[in-house]
Amino acid sequence: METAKNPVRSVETTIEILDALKRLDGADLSVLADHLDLTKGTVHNHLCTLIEHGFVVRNDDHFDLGIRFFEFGEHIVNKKKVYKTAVPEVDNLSDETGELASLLIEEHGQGIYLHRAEGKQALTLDTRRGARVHLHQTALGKAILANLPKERVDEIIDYYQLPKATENTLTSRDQLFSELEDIREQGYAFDREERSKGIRCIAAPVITNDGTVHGAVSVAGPTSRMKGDYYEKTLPELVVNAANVISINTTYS
Amino acid sequence: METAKNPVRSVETTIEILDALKRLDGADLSVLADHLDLTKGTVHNHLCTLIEHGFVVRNDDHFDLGIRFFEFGEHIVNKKKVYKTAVPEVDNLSDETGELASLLIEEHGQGIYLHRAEGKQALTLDTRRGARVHLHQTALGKAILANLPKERVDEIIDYYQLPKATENTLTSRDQLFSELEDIREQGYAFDREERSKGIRCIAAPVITNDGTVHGAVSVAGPTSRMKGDYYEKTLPELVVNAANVISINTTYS
DNA sequence: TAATACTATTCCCCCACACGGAACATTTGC
DNA sequence: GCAAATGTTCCGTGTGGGGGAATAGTATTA
Repeated sequence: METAKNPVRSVETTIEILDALKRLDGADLSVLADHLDLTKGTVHNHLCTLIEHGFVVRNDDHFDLGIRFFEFGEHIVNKKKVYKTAVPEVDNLSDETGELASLLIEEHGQGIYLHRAEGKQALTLDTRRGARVHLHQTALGKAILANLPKERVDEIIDYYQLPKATENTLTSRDQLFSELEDIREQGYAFDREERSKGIRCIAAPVITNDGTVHGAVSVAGPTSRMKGDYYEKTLPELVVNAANVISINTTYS
Repeated sequence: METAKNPVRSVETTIEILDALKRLDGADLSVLADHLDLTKGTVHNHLCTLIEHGFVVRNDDHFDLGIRFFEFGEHIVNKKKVYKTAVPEVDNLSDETGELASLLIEEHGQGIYLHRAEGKQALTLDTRRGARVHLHQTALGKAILANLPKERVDEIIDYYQLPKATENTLTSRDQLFSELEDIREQGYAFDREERSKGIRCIAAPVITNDGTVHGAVSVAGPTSRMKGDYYEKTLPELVVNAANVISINTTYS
């Protein structure tokens, strides 16, 4: 979270180039150069270096991110114990409910979706594998935050603030902390259209013996179906159950 | 394939650090430093820079690759037309055969697995999403090579040679080119234990209207089940069929 | 508890090298 | 065939990357 004292500038420019390639879905040299206020020469040198290591590819004069990122990404996710143990349970959740079930983990104070399974009647959301979210905007994120040390949560809020996504988003620190308190006690979290209008969600954290929060799993659906006892009782039980199974399997793996 | 004329050295050292983190599954500062013959100070600066951008994480004094790679990787693979169109067909293939079905693409002269689906009786291979292979060692790779320009194939062989994996691996250029000729004519490729002893495979390329090779799909299984007419006739038909469907859907998407 | 041996972190100075600029190829469009 | 793009290469310069050492912090020992 803190900033580097002696950052390596050329690494930062390389990262800027990579970010731009992602944002622009690939680009030509000159486009990149004036997009980033760098010389064509400079950008060219960086691109060639990156190409040599597979982090960038070129087709004719179009440069794009290389599959090396995919290689690294898969490597990382496969090393995560919670990933392996959660996938089958998340798949189960989506089968049982017919809705969208997801696995989220925290890193750098943000949430990243590691897996999703679409049930028969599932919504299509913008929550693909690899998508980022603000933790306070989702049930998944709140389930995680509720089990992090308070000073960590403060640090995260200091860094990202509490940006608003819908009129229901929790935007005050007090509000959030009081809800996290409840979540910690009851063991699961709700999202009542706090990130997307019309979408409700319920999530439970994956916590191993030693108290580490490894992530959270959830079921999400349209408000029309997410209501009454089904939403308040049945679903929480299902989700908490799945989270517990994952927690145990993660502990002993 | 060619080398950068003016490589950016600090980017190269950053990449070396990242590679080391992958190879070592994370490491401490000092371990990294003497593993790479760099000063602790230098490594520290790089790590901090990378951390600030999410490409590295630290838990206490242990540094590891960050989930940012996963974010980038998913972004890239989701942009690939062939990925979206192939996934359901590959899943079908594994359902129909009960074996392991896969999707491979080529980049930088190597093959990368983008997707795999395990049927009921499927083998567990080291061919996960994101794994790399030499093209000449697999049916998938050969199906791709057979449809690349000859000079490209030569370039790839010049760069990687033809390393041997089993006694069946094609290790001479002439052998390979003559087989590629056959593959191009018949439209599918065999792998008779050329990469792993006891494992046979059959693959067909995904080629769009304009002649671009987007990748290849395959079915793999133990030699005991992959034989006779089933292996020589039935399976090729299934695989070619799937590849054709993917080709068409990729063309018009 | 104190001393020791590790860590990570910071600082500083010097030389390498990253960068900008310009010249050079190469392709595209009019 | 000229003009206006592009990507590529080169070179000189001044800046910032890297080595080394000093510092701070943390574990491990007696």
